[in-house]
Amino acid sequence: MESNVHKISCPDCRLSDLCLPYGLQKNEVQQLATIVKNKRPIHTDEYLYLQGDTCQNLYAVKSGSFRSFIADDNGSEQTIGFYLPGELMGLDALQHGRSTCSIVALETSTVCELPLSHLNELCSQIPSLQHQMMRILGKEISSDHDKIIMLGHRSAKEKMATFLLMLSRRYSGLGFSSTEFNLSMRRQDIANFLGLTVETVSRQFTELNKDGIITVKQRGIQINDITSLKAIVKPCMPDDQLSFIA
Amino acid sequence: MESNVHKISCPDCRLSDLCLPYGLQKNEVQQLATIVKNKRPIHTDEYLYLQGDTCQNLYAVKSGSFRSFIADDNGSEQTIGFYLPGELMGLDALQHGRSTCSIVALETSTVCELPLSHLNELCSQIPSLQHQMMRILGKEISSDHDKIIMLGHRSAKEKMATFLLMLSRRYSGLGFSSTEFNLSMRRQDIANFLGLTVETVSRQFTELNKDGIITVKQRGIQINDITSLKAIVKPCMPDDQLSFIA
DNA sequence: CGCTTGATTGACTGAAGTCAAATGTGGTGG
DNA sequence: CCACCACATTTGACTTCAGTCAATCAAGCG
Repeated sequence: MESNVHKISCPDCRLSDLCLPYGLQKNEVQQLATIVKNKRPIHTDEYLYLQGDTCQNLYAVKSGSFRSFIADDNGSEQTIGFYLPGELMGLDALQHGRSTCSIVALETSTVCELPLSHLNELCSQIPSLQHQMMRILGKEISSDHDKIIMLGHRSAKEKMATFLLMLSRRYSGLGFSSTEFNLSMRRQDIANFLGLTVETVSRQFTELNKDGIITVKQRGIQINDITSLKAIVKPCMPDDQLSFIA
Repeated sequence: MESNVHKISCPDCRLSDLCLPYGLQKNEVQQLATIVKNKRPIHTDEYLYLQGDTCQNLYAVKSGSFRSFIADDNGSEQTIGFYLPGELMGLDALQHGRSTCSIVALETSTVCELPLSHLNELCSQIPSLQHQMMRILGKEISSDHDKIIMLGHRSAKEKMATFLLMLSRRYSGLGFSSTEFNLSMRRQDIANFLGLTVETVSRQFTELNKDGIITVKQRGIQINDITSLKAIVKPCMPDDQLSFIA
């Protein structure tokens, strides 16, 4: 069953309410489904696309997770975000049709491919689809703003707490536990994303663990005291701004 | 003449190639112009809109400059970006029709107001306008990514150099000098934007001045050695990624 | 099993933050 | 016109949080 997840089409997809079809009529979803291409699974450390590639598609995460990052001349990277099921990748290429970042699978994952040309046509015909596209783009932008806030003026501890709360919220939105989940990314990825070093991330995990706020076992995270976690962030960020990490 | 800048309509606007009308046919620009409302000038420290306001418009900067920022519970702020003529404000509100940040004028400025409802209609009718909207949204997203990179792993000196090069490039794009310009923002705004303190910004200005790379006189900046400035950034960012600060 | 890669821990360093004071600038009103 | 004030900016002295370097520990895998 799970192994055939990449063959499921929009009208039957359990993610449809989190994804492009949100707010569309049944027949409109079917129209959308006709332009969606299901792709073969992408395995851990495989790339969806590379920085600089021409990219005439959007990709929706169907299962698994991805990391997007931008590399510079020297090969040093900055992780821009993590993508969970239902989220759209490739929005950065809307500007010139060339991707500005690379996207790599953190685990075996599946995606839906949406050719931009067809999608644009369909947007002209279906106002609510155009509306949903705008909503998604607006969400991407405000989620990027939240990342800017996080990177701007936060201590290592605040960044870590924020990061964990984001994941918690997003997993919960997907119907998973908000207090117990497995990280699909390495410590290095978290560090890079938060603008910290691996050592600092590790130390913060250890501290939060010692304080009993979370229990860390490898990639496994259990949040024992979500109130304390929020309190770490609280002084600097209202609850409803914890909506990011895309 | 300059005092009437807010009455000029799209077909006559010298910014049209940097703004929404880019790539449109003459008659299409005229159509666009019919939905644009010219607003009265906005003075220094006046707000265009406040975080949380319902916002059913986009705003294009016609003259002057703006600062956008997000405030949290405690009243502490994070500056998200600066807007110069030709740039679109209000994209963050596309998600829920509510602005996620506040926008304040850094000097006496004028804007064009574009009602989203009319704009969306027009996009359905004019494919190249829809295309241009997507380009602008893609640019906003990749510019936000550049900010994330800047905040993520850069030293104070690198951030300052990056900041100056951005401004230089953007002023140059507007037809102004790329080596001599006046900052419309205070040191505090720069510091907040870069995730630094005022003191650090001031010290960096002093150092760059001592080294002869720039000449600073209050808000007046003169870049004497753009190569050195680029060299400060270079080790971490390719030249073509210096396109941000929106 | 060893090997490789990832994660943790410890000791030390340094860049940027904090606190405090001085200096400069522009605006206001007597 | 000048004295005064509020605010922005600069400068200095000190502190601290996170980075660096290095060693150790743990886990997955052929």
